[in-house]
Amino acid sequence: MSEVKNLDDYVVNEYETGVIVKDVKDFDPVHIFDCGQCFRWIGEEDGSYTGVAMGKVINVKRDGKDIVIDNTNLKDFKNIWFEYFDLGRDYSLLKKEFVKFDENLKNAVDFGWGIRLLQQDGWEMIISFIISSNNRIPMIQRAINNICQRYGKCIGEYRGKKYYSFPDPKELSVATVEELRDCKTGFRDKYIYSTTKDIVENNININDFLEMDSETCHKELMKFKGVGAKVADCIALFGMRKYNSFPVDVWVKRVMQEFYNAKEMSLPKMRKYGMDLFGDDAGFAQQYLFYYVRELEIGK
DNA sequence: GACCAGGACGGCT
DNA sequence: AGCCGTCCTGGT
Repeated sequence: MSEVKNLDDYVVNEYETGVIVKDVKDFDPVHIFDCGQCFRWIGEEDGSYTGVAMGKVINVKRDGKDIVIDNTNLKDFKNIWFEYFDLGRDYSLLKKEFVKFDENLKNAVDFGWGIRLLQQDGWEMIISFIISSNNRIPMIQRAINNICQRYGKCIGEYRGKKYYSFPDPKELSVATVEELRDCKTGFRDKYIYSTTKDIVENNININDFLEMDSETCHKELMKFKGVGAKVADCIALFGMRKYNSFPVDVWVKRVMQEFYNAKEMSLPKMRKYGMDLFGDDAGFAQQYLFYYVRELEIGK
């Protein structure tokens, strides 16, 4: 069994409006879209999820062992969605290691067995996670929606609803602080304004962050207004492929206190402790643990 | 109306 | 370097 999966390892059948990917392991839309890594995926009545990513609107559901992606085609699956859904990674192997690691991680993996880390757009993660600071998920989703409707492009209709792309830095740079406040971003309005301006005026290339090592990336991200240690870790993990990142939010703090003997530890120490404990795969461990304790409200 | 949830910042030591 | 008051919004 190989460690990395290739495009040809999957059987993909195209139908009129989408594709069916046969026999996909370790993939559950509920776990993926509800584990805190993304904000633009909405659950539909039929249990499927519709969302906007990479400037396209698609609908995703699990049908037994298969994954059905609607409103797309084989070409986009190969060029975009294979990577976006991290289908090149063997999560079974990863999970096997975690199950052996300890009882906590085993329970977390058993619970969130279908989690995958989406390979999302770095710029979108920067703005999204600035908005996430000291904020709750429904509010974050609403603010991002407002921003997309006002500054993004209409990319079409799906099931009778219009969808908008996430604005690029240039598109968002026309927004004033007051307009951003109107989008319900709260006190983060000035951070979004400043960071967008910073990126546009200094010609910062977001792709450069992908090339950096993890520590440099984290340090550079923290130079943006509104980006502290936790937000930088989320951007690095979800948007910059820095898989040893260990974002410590209130829930992860509770896990570390409850399960990992870190009762009196400060947040910076906890971050380093998590990275040392879980090593190169700290980001994956963080996701399983986060989803597990948040859903079960452990340590609250 | 008081209180709570949720991180970054800036001023203080 | 570390601690703490403040920031906005919506829900209880």
